[in-house]
Amino acid sequence: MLDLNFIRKNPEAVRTAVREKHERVDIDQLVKLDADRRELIYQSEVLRKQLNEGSKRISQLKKQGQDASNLVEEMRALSDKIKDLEKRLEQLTPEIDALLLRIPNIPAPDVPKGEDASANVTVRNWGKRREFNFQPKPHWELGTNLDILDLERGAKICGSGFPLFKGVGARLERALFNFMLDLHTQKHGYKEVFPPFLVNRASMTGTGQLPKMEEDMYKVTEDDLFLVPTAEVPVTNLHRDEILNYKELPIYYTAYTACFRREAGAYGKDTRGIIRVHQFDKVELVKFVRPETSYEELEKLVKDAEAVLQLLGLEYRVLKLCTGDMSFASSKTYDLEAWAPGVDKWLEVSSCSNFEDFQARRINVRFRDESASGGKVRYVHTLNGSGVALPRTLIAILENYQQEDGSVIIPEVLRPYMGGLEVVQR
RNA sequence: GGAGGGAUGGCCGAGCGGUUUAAGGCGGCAGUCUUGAAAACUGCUGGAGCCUUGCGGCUCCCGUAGGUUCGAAUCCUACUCCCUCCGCCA
Repeated sequence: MLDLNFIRKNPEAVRTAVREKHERVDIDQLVKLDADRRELIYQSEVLRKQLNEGSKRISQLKKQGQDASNLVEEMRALSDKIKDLEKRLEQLTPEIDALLLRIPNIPAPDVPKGEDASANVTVRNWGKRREFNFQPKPHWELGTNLDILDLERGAKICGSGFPLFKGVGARLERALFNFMLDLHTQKHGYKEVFPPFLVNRASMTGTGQLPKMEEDMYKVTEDDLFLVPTAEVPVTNLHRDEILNYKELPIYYTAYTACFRREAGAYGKDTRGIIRVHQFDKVELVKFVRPETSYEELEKLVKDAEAVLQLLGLEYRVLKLCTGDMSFASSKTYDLEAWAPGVDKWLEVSSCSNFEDFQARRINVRFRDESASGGKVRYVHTLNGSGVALPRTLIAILENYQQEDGSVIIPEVLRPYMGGLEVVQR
């Protein structure tokens, strides 16, 4: 959510951001409603002051044993008038809030302009492309042949897009997120949390998934709860409505959760294998930081995510997303894409964003600044990034480490988590 | 699921119709003292909004939403969450 004061003063910048991010919000209408609202507030405050003064006088008169009935009558009329004004305010405020919640964050100045993914900019590449002296197989073939991935039975149990990992495959999945959590907690200074996998509407709205993306969320209608699409939601909401001490900042959290996405707008896309699924595992990184440091913290966050891919020995590239490809709440985003030779594609395995104070304003997370006497209260900046998303990382491992006979070598860093196993074979 | 208790500022905690302009403590900030720090002492210190060049002024906020009243943290109703006990249960 943007600052209404900022919108009032910079409507053109807001209109630009709305257009660049392919959103549609009537800014003129918002500015008009806001002006109406402030006029109503002013009127009701003037009257309320009179009411307060009148009430005080009644109190004094009664203490002196004098008759106050005329004044009581007068105040009753005034009170009714105020209630009328406030009723109109009550109608106006939700309208303004609804518009505010639909305005996207403004892209940072150095974000490239562009309509879609084709305008993203490659920032750097890492790793060397493996040369195959045979035709590399896609992961679904490798996984099925090794009996570590069973898509048919996953679909039987639940539906397509719900993968079933078996045997070494299940253990590999577990090894991966344990490895990532250990790395981030032990080497990068993150505190591990294990949050609920269901969240309420306020949490979903706080991080910006609602109201825009409701069709993409799995929902438990009876309790108005949602399955988490990412650990970002429960973890960022951890400090909702809190004022943090500046000494606590920056706060780094990492969390494993399963993630659930309906992928409502993506039917027919990436239907084979487990590139795009409805349930997947992910280790997430979340930061609460001082505003001055947030872009520096974003660079560090990206490095922390990259470390995972480097240790796994996976070739990847880092993209800076253009205005049209960024998410609603983000002001700057880097994507990490791992190379998958079997499907012959770059796969997005991480998305790291600085939200500045956009989420902090929605979830009302502030900190007391030490500079001013008594401490001025300011919004924190929030960031998050995948560190990293599993099924696609698993794809990259299977496809990059495959051998001609269909077996797959296990990256060295994972072996301690695999009981020392070096090769997956039939 | 049943019975009871509770929710007040960054935290703890008093207040239960009208000097509440929300006591007091802790924490935070500044200062005195000190080689420095600690301790001690002194002062300042809730949040949101509106008006004002500034000084400052005003309004709202005591879990949430309604209601009663000239006036509500305080009384009434509903809801949410937390705690204790009972039942059920992985």
